[in-house]
Amino acid sequence: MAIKERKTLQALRGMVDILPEEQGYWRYVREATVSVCEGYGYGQIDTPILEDYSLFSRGVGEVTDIVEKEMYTITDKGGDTIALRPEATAAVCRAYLEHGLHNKPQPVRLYSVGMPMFRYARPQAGRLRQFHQINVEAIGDADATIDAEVVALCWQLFRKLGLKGLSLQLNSIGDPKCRPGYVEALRSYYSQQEGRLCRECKSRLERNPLRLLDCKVPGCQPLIEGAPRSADYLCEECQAHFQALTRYLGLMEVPFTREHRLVRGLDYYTRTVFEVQTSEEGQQNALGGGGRYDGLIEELGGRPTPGVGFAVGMERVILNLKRQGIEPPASPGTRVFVAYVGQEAKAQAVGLVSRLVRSGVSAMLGPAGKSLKAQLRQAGSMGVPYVLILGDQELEKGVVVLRDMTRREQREVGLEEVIEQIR
RNA sequence: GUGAGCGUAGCCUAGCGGUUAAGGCGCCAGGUUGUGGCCCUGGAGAUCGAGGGUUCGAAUCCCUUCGCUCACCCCA
Repeated sequence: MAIKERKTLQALRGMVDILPEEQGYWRYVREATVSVCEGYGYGQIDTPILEDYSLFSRGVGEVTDIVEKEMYTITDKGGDTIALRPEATAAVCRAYLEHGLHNKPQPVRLYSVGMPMFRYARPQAGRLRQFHQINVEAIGDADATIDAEVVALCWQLFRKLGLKGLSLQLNSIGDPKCRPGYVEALRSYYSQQEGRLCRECKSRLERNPLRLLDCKVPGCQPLIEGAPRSADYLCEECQAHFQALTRYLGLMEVPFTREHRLVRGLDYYTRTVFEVQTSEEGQQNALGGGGRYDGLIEELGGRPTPGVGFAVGMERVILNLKRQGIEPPASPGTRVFVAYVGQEAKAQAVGLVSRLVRSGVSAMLGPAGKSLKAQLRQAGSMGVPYVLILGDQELEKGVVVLRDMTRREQREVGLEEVIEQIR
């Protein structure tokens, strides 16, 4: 296998650098997440980027697009098939099992922020091959109060971030007892209309009838309108669970709309599914989504254990923060720029910068071989508020010039007391 | 995987068959001897994504290829 030669090296398709100017948004989102999640009593977890391939094929579902065509799989040097994680839930459940977290008080509330995920798909607005998620999971409690808590937490996160114009869609897709009946109803309904289906829908009818409901082709919309609704096929337990959930959400003042067409792409969902969407143009309007996954832990080899959770796409959140003109708080920046003229001054400046930084004053050294003018120009363009100037004259007197860049004033300060003066 | 649009210096853009590819931002250096933001002057930086073809002549036309973007699929 020949290694492809590139004249200009660049990041892989769908993978981007996050430069310093962008980091404010990331920090803002991370801090909001930590604050909301910790506020709800969730503990942070990080899991490895690589996992055994079978964790995802078993957890996410063998026939999902994610596993079938979007996973980055690798054979390592020992011959094992491993994969870059395409999502977090399966990995968090693996950690729950591996560390015996069922011995802790249930449910175990976990969250993660900024874990990179990988999916091999064509990039577009709001979709990358390496992207980052916020992930929240509550494992070990089947009660609808936990569904409500997780949904409310998710909604609160978006409120905290300051995003407007979002909607919360909610639905129940039943459990292993009642869903087969519903899927069968859908299938027979659509089979009768087969001539009118778009090409995609024809294959969905074979592969995953639930997905028929979120086809975007205009011609298919009337069919969706008339399709059987999951609500009418839920068993008593699922019905009761959903009703309890909606009641709790009402009491928590979380505004949601029941969306009968909402299904989710991953196989492990049971009962509750939800999604937070923007009204913005563009098809990538889901900022986050999740639901209940009562069969997942058992699928991964554990005892039957219920769970609920959701994921939020950080890139999509930041995209919308920008669209809505929400700016993260500015970072303080460097406080002192140390300019110097001459060889001995250079040496002294090196020591001075080090002392400043060690005593908690952020500082940077001027560039070597530049005129004082150039150094000041640089300090000015970088917005550094104070410049210390060190040259032969100052060295002789044992002082340093402290220049206030905003006031355009300067004075001499003894070398020993600079740090105190500038703090 | 499918479809569409686009590829000119670090960034934005002009040029759309004819001599040394133009401008703005940014960067660098000067406007006297150690002092910034405005202004003025100068400079560096582009094999016009790459390869092939048409032509006396191509950044400008054609083909191929790579890359980017957007959309579909799917999803965060």
